[in-house]
Amino acid sequence: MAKELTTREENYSQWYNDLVIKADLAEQSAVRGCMVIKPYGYAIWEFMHDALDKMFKDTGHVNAYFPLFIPKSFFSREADHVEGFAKECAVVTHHRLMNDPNGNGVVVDPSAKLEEELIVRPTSETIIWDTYRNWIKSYRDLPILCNQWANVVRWEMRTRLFLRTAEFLWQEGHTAHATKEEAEAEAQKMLGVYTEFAEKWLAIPVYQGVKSANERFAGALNTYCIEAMMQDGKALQAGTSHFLGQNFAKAFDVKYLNKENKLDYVWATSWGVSTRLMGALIMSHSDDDGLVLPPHIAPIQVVIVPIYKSDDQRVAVNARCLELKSRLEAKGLRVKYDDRDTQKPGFKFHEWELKGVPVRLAIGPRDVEEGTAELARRDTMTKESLSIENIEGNVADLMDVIQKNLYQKALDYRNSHTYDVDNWEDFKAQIEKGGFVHAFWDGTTETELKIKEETKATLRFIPLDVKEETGVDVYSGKPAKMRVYYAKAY
RNA sequence: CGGGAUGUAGCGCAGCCCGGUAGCGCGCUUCGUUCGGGACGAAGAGGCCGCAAGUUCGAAUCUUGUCAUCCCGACCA
Repeated sequence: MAKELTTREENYSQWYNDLVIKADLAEQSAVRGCMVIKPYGYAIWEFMHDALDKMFKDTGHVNAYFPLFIPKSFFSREADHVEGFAKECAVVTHHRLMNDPNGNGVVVDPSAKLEEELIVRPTSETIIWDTYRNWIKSYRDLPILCNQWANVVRWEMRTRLFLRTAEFLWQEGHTAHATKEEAEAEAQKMLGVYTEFAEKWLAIPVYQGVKSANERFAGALNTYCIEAMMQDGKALQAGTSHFLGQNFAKAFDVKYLNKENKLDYVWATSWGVSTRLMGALIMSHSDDDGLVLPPHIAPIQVVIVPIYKSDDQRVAVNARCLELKSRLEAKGLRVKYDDRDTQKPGFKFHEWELKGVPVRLAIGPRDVEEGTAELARRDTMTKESLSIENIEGNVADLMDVIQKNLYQKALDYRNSHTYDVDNWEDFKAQIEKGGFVHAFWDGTTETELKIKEETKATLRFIPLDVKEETGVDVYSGKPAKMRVYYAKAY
């Protein structure tokens, strides 16, 4: 039988699509630009959700929920914000259908036109700040540290499973603070949370940075980001945290009385990560045999495949498999016992490899006799026979080994695809080959845009811990004070 | 929204140039043999060829329109 996947060399886009669909994570929906997240894919998202939710709560945040529909007028309050989102909004104009008088099915009832159109949220800053106005009167009401788990809609021209769908799932944190310093600290703290999550849970190494003015979130004074490198040499923005200053407080008139009994505008942040992280996860670790999942986030960490010919063998192998399953589960491992009688072992091996299960145990009559099991690692694709004595302890330890190995592999890849470049020729050549290019920037939007125009590369970020250096801009030749990171991006 | 391509069985495709009423591989069903890396044989089920109009005795095939999808741009988490 032919290989399931297109190879990465043939066409990375197609490979990625194949991977998402064949590994049973998601599929294209009948609705333009949307996707159906299938149970296996959703299980991964649930692990992400739960881990992040706990981290948010540990940092003092609470969950709330705000409406899906936002009155159109809310968008005109913050000029930059509407500028940033106007082109990609879904708009509700009517509230009723009727039978077509000409008998052509159902049509929109023209008499049910809304007085004011409703926008399906592309993000919730506006409706949340309209609500916060009523919640905040005094410095005693601050800070407000709310998060929302929700779906949002952005009517993108071109979509791609997980990375850019018309509708996507995310969390958006929206906080309100009495001081600028506190808000700035909050935005940076949440960037730290995202960094830890990406690196510890998803095993994706990320750079922390600040966006240039040009790439900043619509309405923000500062946008912090984490950026990852995919296996095709393109960068992916994996999460953002915005310092919004007093822009939204001013737009929605959110003032509080401070300790000096003076009215002041509230300081704000917002931060979010989305199902795009699924895309990052898939593209960071997977290979031509399919998905590779880090153990911390894998819905199934160990799959047990029984091997037998006769009925006697089946009974004996089954008993051993069930025993191992419960021992592994007692160690807190997520185990799947694939006892389907309808597929052969070889088929199952390939199927679970395609789905990225970190460890497979195969148990046959020989193993039952000798007290062994065949253990196969997804990350290295190696197999070994080992004793079932304390196998649960060994497998549990192996989870950490695999988690670290995947992180290290991704880190090595990222580092070996990050280049210091000092002249324009090298810059162009390197960008063409992919990876991050670390080069001097004169600090102007003009240069940034010219570079984008000529190479398609965008200024991904200014490193959070950027050090002052003296040099000349790689493009303009003007004096520059720091190096920044450029890349082609998703 | 610009440029390119494609819509034929659940999936992947051939057939179209040169019109004659649809085929291959995988998958699916049944039976038998198999089972330590994607099994094999036999017999089956499944499609108004994206949609609409036109040309024709006759259209998957030719013409026009339309819709959808994918890829490359522009836009974006």
